[in-house]
Amino acid sequence: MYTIKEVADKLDISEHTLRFWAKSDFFPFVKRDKNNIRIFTEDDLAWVRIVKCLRAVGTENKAIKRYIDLCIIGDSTIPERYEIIQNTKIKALQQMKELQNQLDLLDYKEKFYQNLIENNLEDSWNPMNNKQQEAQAV
Amino acid sequence: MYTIKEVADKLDISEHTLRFWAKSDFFPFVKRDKNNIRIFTEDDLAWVRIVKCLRAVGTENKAIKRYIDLCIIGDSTIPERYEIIQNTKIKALQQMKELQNQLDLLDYKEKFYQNLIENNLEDSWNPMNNKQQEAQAV
DNA sequence: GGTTTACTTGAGAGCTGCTCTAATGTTGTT
DNA sequence: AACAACATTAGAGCAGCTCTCAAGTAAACC
Repeated sequence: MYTIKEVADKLDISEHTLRFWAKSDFFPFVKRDKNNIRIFTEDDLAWVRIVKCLRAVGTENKAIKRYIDLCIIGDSTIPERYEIIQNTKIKALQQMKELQNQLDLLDYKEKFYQNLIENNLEDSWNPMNNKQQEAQAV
Repeated sequence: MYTIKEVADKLDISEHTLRFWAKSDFFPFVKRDKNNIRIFTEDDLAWVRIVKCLRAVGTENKAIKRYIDLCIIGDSTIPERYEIIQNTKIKALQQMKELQNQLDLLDYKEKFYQNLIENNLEDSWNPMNNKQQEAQAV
């Protein structure tokens, strides 16, 4: 049993965001205690993890709400939910690839600056240096 | 030499975003033709790629502007730029890990639904099914 | 028992980073 | 001349937080 702050700490999501998600009806099963305070169970945590996951791969909040509504409807929507998860996975894999590309560029840049520093060179690529610009193989 | 539309197509960034970035002074070296139309050179493309890269790993636009300003200042800022790239790389690697975690969860979910479908089971985890809920090992 | 401290709540303002629309302009084609 | 196809800017609109505030509860201390 967790308060919203404990969930925030445990899952590394800001309290603000959790409240925003709560207001967006992302946690329809979370109960309140007699003082109206949200009490998250372990099952609720799993639910929050899914929401975080969908969000993390760029799923729009409207689409997340749709997924949640499908869960509420029940077993008849399992095929559609399965499809959503599959498509989300595909999206995540594409993001992985894209992130790797960016990492490669950062690697290149890192070595570029390393070389400049070690050899006390100037940044001939920078257009501000009024020199012949060398094409940068990215 | 590319128009903004050609850059948009080539680098898979929307024209709108490119204009927004341009208005944010992210492309200080892009020249205009006699009709005030932006003409991107190959060097400008490399520049846009760096901006896209920084943006893709979540760098705030203010911090991107800072990096650009450092480039404009010149060689004296190379150490600071090197540091920025290094930190950005670290951030990107963390995101890689996080994305892998989300992928693992999606994998788990995919198999979970697969099993439900293949065996015609109900979704006993869903709190809407008023059953004993099985803990979900995530 | 009253006050302080530490939490919670919701409403709503503010911020970032796009995203889109509208008005205007140039160029080239029919 | 009219139209299509592109470019420009200003500025409105939107998603998704992010933060502030006022108000409420509850345990802990004087």
